[in-house]
Amino acid sequence: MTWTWDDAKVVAHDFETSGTLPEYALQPWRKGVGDFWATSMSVIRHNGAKLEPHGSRLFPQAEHMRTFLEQAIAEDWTVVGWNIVFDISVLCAYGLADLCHQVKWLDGMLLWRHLEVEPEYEFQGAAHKKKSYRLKPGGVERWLPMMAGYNEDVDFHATDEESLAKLQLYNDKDSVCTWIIAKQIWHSLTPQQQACALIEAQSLSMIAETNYLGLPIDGIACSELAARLARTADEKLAILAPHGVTETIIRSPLKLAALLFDDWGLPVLKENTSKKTGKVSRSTDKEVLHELALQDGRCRDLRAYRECLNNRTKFAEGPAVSAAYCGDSRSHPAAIPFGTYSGRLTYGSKQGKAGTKSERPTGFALHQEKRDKEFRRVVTAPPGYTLMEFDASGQEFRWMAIASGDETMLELCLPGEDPHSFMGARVTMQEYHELTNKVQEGDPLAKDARQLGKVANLSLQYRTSARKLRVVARVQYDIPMELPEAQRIHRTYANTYRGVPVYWGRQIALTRRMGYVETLAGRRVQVVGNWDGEWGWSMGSTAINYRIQGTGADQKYLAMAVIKPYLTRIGAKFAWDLHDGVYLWVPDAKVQQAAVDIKFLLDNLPYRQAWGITPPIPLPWDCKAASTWGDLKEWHYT
DNA sequence: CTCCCTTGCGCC
DNA sequence: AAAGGGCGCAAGGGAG
Repeated sequence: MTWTWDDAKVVAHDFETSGTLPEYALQPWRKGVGDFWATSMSVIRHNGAKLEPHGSRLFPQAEHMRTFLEQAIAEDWTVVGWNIVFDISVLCAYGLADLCHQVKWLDGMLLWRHLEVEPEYEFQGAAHKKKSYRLKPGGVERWLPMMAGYNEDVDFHATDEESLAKLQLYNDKDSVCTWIIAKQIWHSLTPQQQACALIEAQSLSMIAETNYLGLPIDGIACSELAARLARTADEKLAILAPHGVTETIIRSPLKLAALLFDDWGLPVLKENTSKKTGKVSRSTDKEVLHELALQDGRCRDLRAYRECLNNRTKFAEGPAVSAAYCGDSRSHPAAIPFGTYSGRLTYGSKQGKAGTKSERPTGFALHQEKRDKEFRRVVTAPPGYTLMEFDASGQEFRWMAIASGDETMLELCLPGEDPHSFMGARVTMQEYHELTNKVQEGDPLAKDARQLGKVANLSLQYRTSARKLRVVARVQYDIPMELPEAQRIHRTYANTYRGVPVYWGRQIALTRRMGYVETLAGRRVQVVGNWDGEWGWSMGSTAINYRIQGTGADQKYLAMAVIKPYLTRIGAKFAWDLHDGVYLWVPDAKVQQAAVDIKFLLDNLPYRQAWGITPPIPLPWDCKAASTWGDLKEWHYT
C-alpha cells in the first residue's frame, strides 16, 4: 500500500438527515417517494493552516453532491467519515452510486476498531460491557476532550432558520472532529493494520449501495412458506393437544418444563443455572427434546412444533413484514462492516430501541436464514439480474492448515483431495482411496463414513470436547453416537492433525506474551485480562479462533476489493455476505463470462501484495447461480 | 407500558 | 472440573 495521510487530500464528510417521520431519517431508500432527505451536508477541507467548510450547505441537492464527488475523484481525495456507510447510502439514494464507487473512502470508526477492538466475554451470566465506538459521546471525549459538549441542544428535525443554522454548525463540527480523530488513530496503527483498513475501506461503497437498494422479497414465496409451516404446526398441535399441549405452553420454557417433568413425569436431563440469580431451571432445549424423544415419541412432535412456530415468525413473516414496512417490496437488512471483533460483517434488521414501540422492522435475520430451499427462495434477484454466489471453499479448514502448518491438513488441501473422506476413513478404519472411490460410486455406507469425517473435521478444529461432539452428532446429524465413540474420534482427530493441538498451545502462549492476536494479514485484536481467571478459557479460544476466523474476514474484504472494478464494469452489484460467501447480482447477459472471470480473480487473489504472505496451498472459490437464493446450483465450468 | 434478563436457536 | 468461536432475533417473565 502506498497511501499515506496527506492533509491536503483528506476531506471529512457527513450528512444530517430527516424525513416525513423522525425514524425515516435513517431510511435513505424512502428518498424516491419524498419521505427522506438530507437536511444538511458537511464537507471539511484542510486549507494548509486549518480545517474549513468546503461545500457545506443546508438541504443539499443531487447536483451539489455530484459536484463534491466529482471533485473528490478528480483531485484524488480520500473522504473520511464516521460510520460513513450510512452517508454513502444517502448519496446512493440521490442517484450517485456510480460516482461513489470511484471515490476513496475511509471511516474513523472503523479505524478505531482496528486500533483497539476487543472481544466481549460472557461467562456464566456475567459479561463485559460492550465497548462503544461512537463519535460522541465516546470518541470526542477520548481523543478531543476540548471539543466535547457541542452536541447539546441540537434538533435533527429542525425547520426554523436559527435551528437549521445550529444544525449545520453541529454537522461541520462532527466532520472536523472526525478528521482530527481519524488522523490521530491512523498514525497509531501499524503498517499492516493500515493496509487491512484500506482494503476493507474499498468495500464500503458496495456495502452502502446494497443497504440502500435492499433485497427483493418474493411475497408469494413468503406466504406459501408461512402457510406450509402453519399447516405443519396445526398437525403437530392436533397430535399434542390431547396431552395438554397448547401454543402458550410450547412458547414458554417454564411452562413446557412443568408439562414435561411434572405432568408427564419425564426425567430432567439438563439444568441451567443462572449465575446472576443462582436460580436453577430445567432445560427444554432441543438437545433435551432429542434425547427424551428416544423414550417418549411425543417429544419429537414437541420439537417439530416449536421449530415450526419459531421459523414461521422469523423466516416467513420476518422478510414479508420488513418488505411491507420499507414500502419498496424490498427488505433492508443493514450490513455492518467489521461488526464482529473478528472482522466479519454482521446484519441489523431493526431500527429503534429493541422491544419498545420505537422498534422498526427494516430487515430480517439474513445471516440466520435456514438452509432449506423453501426458506431461501424468499430472496430473489432484481428483474434482469441473476444471483451468483462465490464461496471460499473449505475456508476455515484451509486457514487452519496454513496457520498450524500441519502437514496432513496441508496435503489434504491440494487439488483432488477430500479431507472429509480422509477423516471418515481414519475414523471408520478404512483405506482413504477405497473410501473416496466408494463415495463417488454413491455407496450409502461410504457416504455415512464421509459424513462422520465431516462432523469431526468441522467440530473439532477449535477444542471441542468429546462430550460436545457426541451432542452435535446426535442432535444435528442424527447420528446415534455414544461417548466412547466420541472419545475415540476425538483422539483420532488429535492423532491425525498433530499440528493442530500444537497450534492451540502456541497461539495461547504467543497471545499471553503479546496481549493481542493477529490475523495472517496483520489485523489485530486486543486480548488482555486475567488468563487464570474466569475468562481464561475464552481468552485462549480467542487466541486460537481469531487468527483463523479473522483471516477469513480479511480474505473476504480482499475478494470484494479485487472484484469491485470488474463488477462496476459489467453492471453487477454486491448483494450480501455470508462470511465465507459473496452474493452478487449480475446482469443476465453477463453471467456466463462473469462465472469465469470472477472465479479467476478470486482464485488468484494478490495475498502477497496485500498481506505480504504467499499461501502454500491453493485457496479456490466455488461458484453457484440461480434466480433465487433457494435455487442456487453449482456452476459447471466446461 | 418499558426495561432488563433469560432461554432457546438460526447461520457460518 | 469442564469449557469451540462468532453473531442477531424471538419470546417469556419479573420489576417497577
